[in-house]
Amino acid sequence: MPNYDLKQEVTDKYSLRGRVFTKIREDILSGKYKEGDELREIAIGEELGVSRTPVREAFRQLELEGLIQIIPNKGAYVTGITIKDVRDIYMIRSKLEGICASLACEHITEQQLEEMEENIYLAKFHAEKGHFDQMSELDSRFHELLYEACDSKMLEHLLKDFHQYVRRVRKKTLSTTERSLASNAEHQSIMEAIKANDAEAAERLATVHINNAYENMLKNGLKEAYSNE
Amino acid sequence: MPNYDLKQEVTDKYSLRGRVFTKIREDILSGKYKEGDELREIAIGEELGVSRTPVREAFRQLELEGLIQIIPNKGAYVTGITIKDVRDIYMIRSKLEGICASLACEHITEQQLEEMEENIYLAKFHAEKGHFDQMSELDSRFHELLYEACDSKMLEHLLKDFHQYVRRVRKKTLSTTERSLASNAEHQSIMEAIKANDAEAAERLATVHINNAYENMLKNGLKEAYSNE
DNA sequence: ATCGGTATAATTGTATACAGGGAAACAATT
DNA sequence: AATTGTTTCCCTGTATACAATTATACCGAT
Repeated sequence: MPNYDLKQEVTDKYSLRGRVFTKIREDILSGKYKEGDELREIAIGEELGVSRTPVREAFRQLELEGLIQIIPNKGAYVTGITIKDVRDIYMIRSKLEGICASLACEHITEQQLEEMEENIYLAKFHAEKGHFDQMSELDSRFHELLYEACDSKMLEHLLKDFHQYVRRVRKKTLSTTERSLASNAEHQSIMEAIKANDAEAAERLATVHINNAYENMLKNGLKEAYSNE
Repeated sequence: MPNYDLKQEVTDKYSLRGRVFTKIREDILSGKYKEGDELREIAIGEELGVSRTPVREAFRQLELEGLIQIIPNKGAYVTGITIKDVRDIYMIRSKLEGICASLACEHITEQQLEEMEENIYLAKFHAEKGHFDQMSELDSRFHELLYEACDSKMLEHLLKDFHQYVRRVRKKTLSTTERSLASNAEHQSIMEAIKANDAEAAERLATVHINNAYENMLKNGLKEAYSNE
């Protein structure tokens, strides 16, 4: 009795295997599968209504991402994202988003800049109203835009992954009006530096933005996001 | 955390799928498969003497690494590492190896430090003798040691991948006695900063080391490594 | 000759079959 | 009772079979 019958949506643009991968990934990142859990190909296949083949292919990818560990002839075990990993990710991100913002000065397109401005304008509205779900969405989109604007396949790929990894804790971070407004103001500074083609400032501001986000997270929600495990 | 690592790495080398993955990866990184090439599952399977299943699993991993692009129902196309990617990688590495060296100050073990010292001592000998193959090996090992010493799964994983990606061009970089000696001297400075637990210096020196390596590469071998494509 | 359409081939996507390894249960020995 | 050896079963690893999709070749109409 599959809980999720993904099979019926197979005609959509995304492949079955892609859905399986995404689903397991989310289940790990959301905490459904916890560190040390053993994932069985057949069990997960049945749960998702597919055979072992797409599950195995998804496992290989998850292994490469470091979210699970596959021991040959034995099984797949969840590694997950620990609190220490979150710290490392933010440390790495603060540097890389700096580079990214710096590169964006040269490579951002008119269209991307416009969407950024719109994003910030809209986010201010939602932040003031306390619409945290929308804020979270807009925040994600702002960073995605930044990653795309740097015009580096490598950086974009890395930063998008990291952004995914910390999704769960990130949402907690933006759950106060105060931090939402501050975060959005920081976005605006970064955007303005990019618009002014000031690479040095953009780098510095983006680095500080990530550090601030992490600081705020420490005060507010990091432990809690992991407490219910 | 259970200590599965060693066992997995060892067995993985001898597992079919692991070998297939490694082989295709090397064939892309070495330039055998060029950008835009289409990879057919059956053809590669026959070449390696295996069926499509392990090939497909390897493809999924290569896709996640960004080395190939899979268009659903159509085919797998080589993306490879371009000269621009090399630039981005060195830019990223310079920051991340800085963080890594900084963290290593706290987390390096006696044993790792000893191996580093031995590595540097031996490298000096081979550099002076112009044994560039051995130099290349020792250089790789030094950086691997550094990555392991930072005690961050995330950083180690990232840096090891990047190191792999630029293997082909890196070898060119060390092909002069002058640069080999300079590089080894930089290694020594980094090691000494770590030994002295001077995180700030370690970070700065490691960053500079990567920047120097890239500068040297620009003068000496980057274009050439790509010219025969 | 060129365009469009249909049939056919080739390739990918998924499911299943089969072989082998490892763990757990049980038996046997001490 | 503890330990070792054996059996059995389950799960993974790989190959193959089948389905779906895309590319190709051929044909007729214009």
